[in-house]
Amino acid sequence: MMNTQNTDQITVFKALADSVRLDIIEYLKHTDHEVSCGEVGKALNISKTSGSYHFKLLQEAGIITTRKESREKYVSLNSKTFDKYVTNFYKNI
Amino acid sequence: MMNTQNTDQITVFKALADSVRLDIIEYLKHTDHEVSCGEVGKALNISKTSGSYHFKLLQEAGIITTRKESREKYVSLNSKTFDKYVTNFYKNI
DNA sequence: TAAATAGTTCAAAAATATTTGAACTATTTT
DNA sequence: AAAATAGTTCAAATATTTTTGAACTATTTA
Repeated sequence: MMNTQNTDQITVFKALADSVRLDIIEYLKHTDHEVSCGEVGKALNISKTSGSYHFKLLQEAGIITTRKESREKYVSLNSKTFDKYVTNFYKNI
Repeated sequence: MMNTQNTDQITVFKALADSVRLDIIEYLKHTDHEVSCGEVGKALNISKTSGSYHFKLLQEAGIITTRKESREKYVSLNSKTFDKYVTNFYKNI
């Protein structure tokens, strides 16, 4: 019932077609430690609610993977989806 | 002044994030002959005006290349942009 | 146990994207 | 030369996406 990794093409492209989400992806790409939604939101100046919305879309597209630990939700990029849909991920994005 | 091939990442992803445009791309991919805007529009049941709008976005994203011959505008996929941004084009799209 | 923190959900508001129809240009056909 | 065809442009209407704030759950800290 849970759709952790929807890799439907249009869902992926829609998820990539927004500057806030590309910023989030960029942030996740350039970080070395495990990152929470809150950290990203603060760093990029995105409100909690808006962040929640964007992380949800990214997750539904299979672009990020999430892990809930107590209060916090940790997010990381799902390279599988990039490998499947996006060329030169580490070069372009 | 004319920007025939804008290959800006978000422009490309936005252009790919619409089902009408993905249908157009699909149509162009599966065709062997040179194709006009009108042919695509008729085949996919897109109005002239709407087609004009979508072809423009695809062109601005560098996804298609166009050639005007007398009354008609011929369009074809620009594989360079796919090579640069999209993985497994001929597999996924 | 109260207050603070992290995140979600909902509905309304705001912003963006798409479709429509009418009017237009340019070319070709009759 | 008139009518038909291919496509564009514009502004208005419609649809979709994103943002906002308030209320909420769950967990942790004081």
